[in-house]
Amino acid sequence: MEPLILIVEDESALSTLLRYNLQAEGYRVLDVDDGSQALETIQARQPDLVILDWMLPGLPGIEICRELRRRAQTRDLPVMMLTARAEEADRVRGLDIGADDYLTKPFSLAELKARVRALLRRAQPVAQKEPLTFGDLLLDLASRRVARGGRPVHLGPTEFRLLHFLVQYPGQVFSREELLAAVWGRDIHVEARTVDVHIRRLRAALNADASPDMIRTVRAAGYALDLPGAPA
Amino acid sequence: MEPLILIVEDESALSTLLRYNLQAEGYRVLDVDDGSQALETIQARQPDLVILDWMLPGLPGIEICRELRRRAQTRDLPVMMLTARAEEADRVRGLDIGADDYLTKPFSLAELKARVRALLRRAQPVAQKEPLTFGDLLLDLASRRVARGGRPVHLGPTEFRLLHFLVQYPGQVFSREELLAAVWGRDIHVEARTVDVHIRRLRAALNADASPDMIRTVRAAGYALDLPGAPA
DNA sequence: GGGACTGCCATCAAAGTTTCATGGTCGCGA
DNA sequence: TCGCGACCATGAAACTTTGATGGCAGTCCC
Repeated sequence: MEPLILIVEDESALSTLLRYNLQAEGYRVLDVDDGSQALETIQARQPDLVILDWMLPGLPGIEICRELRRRAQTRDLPVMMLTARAEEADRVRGLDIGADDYLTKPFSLAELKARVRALLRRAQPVAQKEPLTFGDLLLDLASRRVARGGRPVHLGPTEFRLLHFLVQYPGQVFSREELLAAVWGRDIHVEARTVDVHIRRLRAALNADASPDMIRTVRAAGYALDLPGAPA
Repeated sequence: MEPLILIVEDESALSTLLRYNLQAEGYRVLDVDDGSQALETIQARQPDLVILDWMLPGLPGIEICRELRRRAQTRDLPVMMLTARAEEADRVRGLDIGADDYLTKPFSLAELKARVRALLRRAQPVAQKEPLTFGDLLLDLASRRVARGGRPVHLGPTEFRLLHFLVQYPGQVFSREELLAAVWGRDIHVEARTVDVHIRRLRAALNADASPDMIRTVRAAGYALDLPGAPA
């Protein structure tokens, strides 16, 4: 599902321009031109990002932002403020109220789009095209390939998902149950001990060339992926 | 603990200005003036935010940013790019590489500070479970690690739970029965004397490097965890 | 049908836990 | 101040729990 962006802007020319450009980027777009509608719309539609004009009929943008930050459901909703007010004090105020970014009109559309991408990227760590690295480990989601210290490593699908999950939370210990839920799926009936077996296979594959073991067993607790060199 | 900010900037005048201003805001600040040092420093010190100049001797800022995004450990580290290049294409590129914000020189210090606050605010929830500290003791629930004075300490599961419990109520004395109930479980039948043995092992592990004993024996009452240096 | 992969089990080894016997220490009253 | 009893520390031994390993059967797919 493409991210949904809400534009809160009363100048219809600008609103249209934004809508058009953002839709061209593949986003779903909603717009409202009145501050007091904004909060309702946000509650009803739960957008992934809000672009908020400072000056609005109804409720001023800054008040909307403040309100969004007050509500638990929207505390983490990325907000980009848009304004004609170039004064520094306003920008500072906008950012401190809880806006995540602040653009002054006139702005470049390309920059706005890039900033939108940056905000969405941070808000929802989505599919990453770039290969991940962790220590001397390289994990390429796109081609589903893994290498350690330059040498390719062959993993079965389950081991790959297991490693992928662990790489996302370096050093953290997960119980077998947590791993089953995260890697196998929440409602799959698999013996907890089976995790051991896959950990063993993963270890065997990763340490094929006698590299130090990256997987730490924590007795009575679970497993963690560590940087080689970390204390046992 | 105040957030740690790393400044990667080769113009020493600007670097000093930033350092001074950020420290005045209460942040801890590190700086390096060379791109190739930046990655090492980040790995070693794990800052909460990086301010990165685009043009650097050594490695260009944009390459550092790209590298940070590839490593699992720094994927979520907020990055603010700083540059003299006002061209739109550069901003877009910087943001798309993974920078979270982008400021063009000259910029207002107040705005920079506001943007730093905005980035740190958003990154906060990422740092989920803070490790507990008590004196020179460090107890990290997530990675299930314990260290004393920087040296790792190995504990068995029971000692870990015991220490975890004691750390939560510093200085308080608990009877063996209370400890059994809290650490072992309310309906476990274990000799009260067994607590002694675990206390002994915990002491041995914590004082391995001849550190002062943190566990106080209270005759006829039980045990307590004290700050070393507290009166017996 | 062969190869790759998965899940399960039995077994062994290692790590950790509990208990016990013994000796040391402390506080207190004679 | 001495002696006593209560209390705690310690080492070792028996026992339990937990993880690693190798093997194997069932599936899926080419």
